Amino acid sequence: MQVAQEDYQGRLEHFREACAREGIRLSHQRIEIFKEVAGSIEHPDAEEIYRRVAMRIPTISRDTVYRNLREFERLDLLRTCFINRNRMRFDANMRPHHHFVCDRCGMVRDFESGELENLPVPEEVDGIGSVSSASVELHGICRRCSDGG
Amino acid sequence: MQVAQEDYQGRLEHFREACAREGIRLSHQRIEIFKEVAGSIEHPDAEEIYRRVAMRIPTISRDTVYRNLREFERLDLLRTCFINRNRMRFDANMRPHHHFVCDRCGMVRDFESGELENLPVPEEVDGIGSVSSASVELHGICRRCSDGG
DNA sequence: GATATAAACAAGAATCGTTCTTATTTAGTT
DNA sequence: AACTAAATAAGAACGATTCTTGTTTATATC
Repeated sequence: MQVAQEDYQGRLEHFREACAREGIRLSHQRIEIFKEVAGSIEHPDAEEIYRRVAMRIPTISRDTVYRNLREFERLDLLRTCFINRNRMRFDANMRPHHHFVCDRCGMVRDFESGELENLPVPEEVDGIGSVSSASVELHGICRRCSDGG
Repeated sequence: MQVAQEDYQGRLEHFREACAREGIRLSHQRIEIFKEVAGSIEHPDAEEIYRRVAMRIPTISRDTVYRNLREFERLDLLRTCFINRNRMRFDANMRPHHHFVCDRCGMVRDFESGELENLPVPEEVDGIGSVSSASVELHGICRRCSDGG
């Protein structure tokens, strides 16, 4: 657990509220899974969460972990990163560029921007590592989706 | 094919140079696969590339498509987008933030930045769609990896 | 142009992350 | 304490990707 205590407590409280509001039961498994994500700054994957929870609940199944993580995302209690739209995509545009991703249909488009070329990297990042490249990912709804309904 | 003719031709030339330099054979399949990626602005996935190439080479196998796409990436002829580190990752930090990704060990860290809060979105993007959120992904080498060797 | 051979290929099996199915257990209510 | 819909465990199923095997082919050499 490396998340600041106050943030961690806030997340747990938020979690309990959301479950109460939606009539979702506070099962032992569900609580432990949420605590594991809420207490980590490491963006763990499902397998890692499974392993950590299994130390406390040895009979837990992977499906329970996956099912709850999906549910937490639906409740806006966490986000999945790296829009793992489960398929790799390929781009032969090797000029520096950024991406627009349509949240409805998954369409991706490149765009270039001089202004976004040299992003101001905060000092905080120096403590994390040395940066070699930066890219911006815009999310929204593409023309076709918003026109078509 | 929606890529500007000059870009397309440049990519093909670059491809031939790279293959010659590395002693990689110009098989019919390899050429058609590269043309398919080089001519598209749609960041197609492997299945889409497979389907399009199969219209011209009906006996082509998926493996050939995957193998060549990997090879093209190694040769810096294309990039795979969405760092599909093949596992989903979860993050309970719901405040607006950005990500640092270590290219060596895959570590991910959040960081916040007032300066990056309102990124200047180029007008060009208006033609693509309406933006609802923006995030920055920094790539580099994390402290631990650069310290440890 | 024919021959040799390492590279590339097709086909399908294997793998791995994730989701689904089914029978069992349990949280929260009565 | 009993009830019931929700949640679970176990493992089968699925889908994207990679690996294995035996066959074909691009290129070098004659």
